[in-house]
Amino acid sequence: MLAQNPITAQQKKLTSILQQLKSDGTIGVSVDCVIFGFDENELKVLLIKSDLDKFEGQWSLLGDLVGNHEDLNEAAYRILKERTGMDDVYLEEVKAFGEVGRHPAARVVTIAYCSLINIQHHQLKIHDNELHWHRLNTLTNLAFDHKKILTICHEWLQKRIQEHPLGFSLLPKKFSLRELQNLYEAILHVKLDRRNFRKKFFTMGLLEDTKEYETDVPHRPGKLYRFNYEKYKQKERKKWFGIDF
Amino acid sequence: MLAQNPITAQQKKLTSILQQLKSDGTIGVSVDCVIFGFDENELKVLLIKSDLDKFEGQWSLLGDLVGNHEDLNEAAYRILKERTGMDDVYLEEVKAFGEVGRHPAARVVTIAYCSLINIQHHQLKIHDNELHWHRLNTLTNLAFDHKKILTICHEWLQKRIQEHPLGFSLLPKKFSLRELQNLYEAILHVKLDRRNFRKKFFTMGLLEDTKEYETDVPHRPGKLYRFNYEKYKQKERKKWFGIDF
DNA sequence: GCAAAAGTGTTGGAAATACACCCATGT
DNA sequence: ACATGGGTGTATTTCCAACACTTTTGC
Repeated sequence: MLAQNPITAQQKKLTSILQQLKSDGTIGVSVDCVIFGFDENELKVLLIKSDLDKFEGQWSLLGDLVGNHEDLNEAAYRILKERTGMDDVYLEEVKAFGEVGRHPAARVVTIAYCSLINIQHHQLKIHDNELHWHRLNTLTNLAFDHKKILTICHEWLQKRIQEHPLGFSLLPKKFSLRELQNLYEAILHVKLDRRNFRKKFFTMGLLEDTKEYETDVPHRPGKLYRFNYEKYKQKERKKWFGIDF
Repeated sequence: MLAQNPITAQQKKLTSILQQLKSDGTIGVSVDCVIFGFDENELKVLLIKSDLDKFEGQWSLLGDLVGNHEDLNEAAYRILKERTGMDDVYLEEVKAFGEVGRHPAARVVTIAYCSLINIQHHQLKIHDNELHWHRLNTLTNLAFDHKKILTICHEWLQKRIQEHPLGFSLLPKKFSLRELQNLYEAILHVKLDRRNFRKKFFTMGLLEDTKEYETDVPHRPGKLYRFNYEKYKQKERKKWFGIDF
């Protein structure tokens, strides 16, 4: 047998803290990360085997209790770092979930975070733990209320990605327009017109031509682009007003 | 002297709970309500005199710790009910605030809610407490991080009101188009073209003509309309896709 | 030379904007 | 009669949606 896995040790500690909470009658605060990745033209989510008996065999989001001297954001970053080894990821708070019965062991309010990472860059760390990338469609029921959290984070992402340049976090630094379009189609679950899609991004003027091309593709290689964050930040925000519901 | 105010009693209890939390080293969970009203063509926010010595003389949002057997939403509704007497208000979660130092007495994570109420309907209850409606512009610094929470809720509202029919919660059931436009102008802080504004709302087809007119106005009275929630709910949602950032 | 995807423009319709005059009411 | 805001229509522009053929590369 291997030496005890650090994650397992951590889970034992967690259980004892939850018991403590329960007997105190106080409320625990946790953070759960919905970690999205994009691979094989599909949106994937990173899940871990649940360690609670009650949810044996089910998958759950990556989460942990928030430390006493730790901001919520810090806690979310810590979880990502511990589990994936990454610390330069996109991460944003989505919503709090606090129903009374949502955690079987104690009263726990959780803050859900959405994070986007590039799968290619992080194959390594993941093999260690009981972590796997799952397709969104073929998900059975998850532990806790994690299915609900996942659904809401996905909907949040669908809206968010149309108004902010998050998507690039899921792609390599240099990407083709085809990859970008596949990404949007996968997340929004729609088919988009190729010419209009290109026109849209070109007229935004935020894609930078790298002068490089795809390699190892069995067809004409596409140009590779890079997203220009600097230009985006300096871009004048207008478009105030568009009532519609 | 009057008999002790129930709110004051509650605050004392609160203080003792916070001390308990601090000595435990556990995290408290609270809810804060940003209650918006619309009066004299201005957006107002309902604040209470802070009861902490540290923030003496400053105003704060209406909030309370979440009970152990109480959902977050329930807690928010309870606070509104206790302070304003209302229970049919619009209420929606906006964001969690959990910085380590945000509460001087203990570690408290708060979930901010945005609520919209019609000022005319609730003059009564408010006189009892140390509650006042404040203009948004002329706000000095608030207690805790409440200024930040307020700003974020206002920005959230600006966006939200353009995509969902929340605004009507701030108006009487029957309202003129002028009132509606004033509301949007106040919240968004812009001037809108009257004819285009009307056209927009008429073509949405969700305003119902009540056949009634304004009274007591020193000019030609405007028609009164009612928002048709039924029709809104049945309305086909489309407009999927509009990338722009 | 063939398969597969890259790349590229135009057109018609819908929606947003800008804009000015007459009308109904209270004083 | 006059002051105040209510009510309405049109012309222009801008944005979005639909749509097909040629080019480049690997095999």
